[in-house]
Amino acid sequence: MGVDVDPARRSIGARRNPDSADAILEAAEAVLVEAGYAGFSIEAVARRARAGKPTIYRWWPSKAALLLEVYQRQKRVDVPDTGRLEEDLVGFLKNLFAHWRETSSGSVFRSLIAEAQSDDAASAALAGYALGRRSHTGQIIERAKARGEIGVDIDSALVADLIASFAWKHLLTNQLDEDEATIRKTVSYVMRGIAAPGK
Amino acid sequence: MGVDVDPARRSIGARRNPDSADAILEAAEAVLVEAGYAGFSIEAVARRARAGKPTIYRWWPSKAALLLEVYQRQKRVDVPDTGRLEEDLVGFLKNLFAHWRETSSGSVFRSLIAEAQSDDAASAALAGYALGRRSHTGQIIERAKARGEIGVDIDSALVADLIASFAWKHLLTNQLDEDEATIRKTVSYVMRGIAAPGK
DNA sequence: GCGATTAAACGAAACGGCCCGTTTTCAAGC
DNA sequence: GCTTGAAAACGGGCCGTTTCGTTTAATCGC
Repeated sequence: MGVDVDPARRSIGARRNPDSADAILEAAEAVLVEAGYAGFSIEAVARRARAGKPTIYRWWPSKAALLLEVYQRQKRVDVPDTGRLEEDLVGFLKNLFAHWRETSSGSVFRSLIAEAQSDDAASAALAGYALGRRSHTGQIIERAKARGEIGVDIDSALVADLIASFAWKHLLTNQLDEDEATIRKTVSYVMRGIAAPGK
Repeated sequence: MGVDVDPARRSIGARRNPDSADAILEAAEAVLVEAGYAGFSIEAVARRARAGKPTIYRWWPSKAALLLEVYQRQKRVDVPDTGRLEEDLVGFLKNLFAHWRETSSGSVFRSLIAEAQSDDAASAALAGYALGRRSHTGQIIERAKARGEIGVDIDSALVADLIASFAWKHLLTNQLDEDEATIRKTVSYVMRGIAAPGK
């Protein structure tokens, strides 16, 4: 008569069926792409995964938790390493926009931002990923520092935040089809801020 | 005994009761602030406004339409005009963050961004408001051009887009409490891109 | 002018439907 | 036998719509 997992064991001895979990996560991703965040319901995911709702609720306590795990499964975008900061940044943004456009990552990330507006867990996760040197852009800038291309006094977090902001806004306003020239000009502006002597 | 409006005449002879419309718009704003976008339902707005749902549906065909009108009723943020570009930009961002923090505008704008992810009308509106010289930041930059502070070849739209992106991301990640130093440093970076000679 | 007429918007209530999150039941497998 | 999970049913909320009387306010005849 096993109905539910003992809540106390949920995080200890319980292990979920990998096949089933995979099917659910894949279904969640598919629903997100096809119906968008507005159509992302546990019911829809369960239907698509041919799973029962209790199965989903057993392993993911909230919509945000499921969304977060879908996000973490996403393939990462390629981070170029050309040896030149500007090329790395332009290349990264090009890759990122293409990645968001051509895979499900764009839908997933947009939904995560949306969910973060009302769910604390998603909000915290989003804040964590955006933190300075842990971000892809932050790493690119740190590398440039390491090889002496820019001064070590540059505030990587600030520059990374600016570039991430640019990417976010273009994702949220459906402007991922920016041509390379726009990306390049934008990066160039930010770069000049790095290269120019402080006022 | 007239019962309802003929749809064909809806846009001709129809008039809506200003008092009722006001009450609905105010209720919508209040619901948005108190329950957030997730709790923003037509039903909740009607309850709060002591209005019938049909009344709302009669005048606003969608949630997005209602949200847009609430947004348009918002007080505008003060745009400083000190005669110095950098001061204007820093002052504007400070005002904007405070405005978003301390009034309902932050909630309203966040909801508008969220709605734009699934509604074309909201999306188009958002894209329209963000367009270069029509934006507040665009105006500040154009003024600086007009008084010769910066070159006329500066791409106002690009710089305005960067600054708007920064503001958006900080709104969406609940980072509106940035101290003035962070804002000033960010503006300073962008400003250097303007002041420095092109590569 | 002014009261009667009539059109229109109004609040309230109820509808069928969908999805929520939860609980119960029951079949299958390690 | 014990765990797992699929299926079904639950109470509840909101959806968008329709149908009621009722109230407000322009229009028109006198």
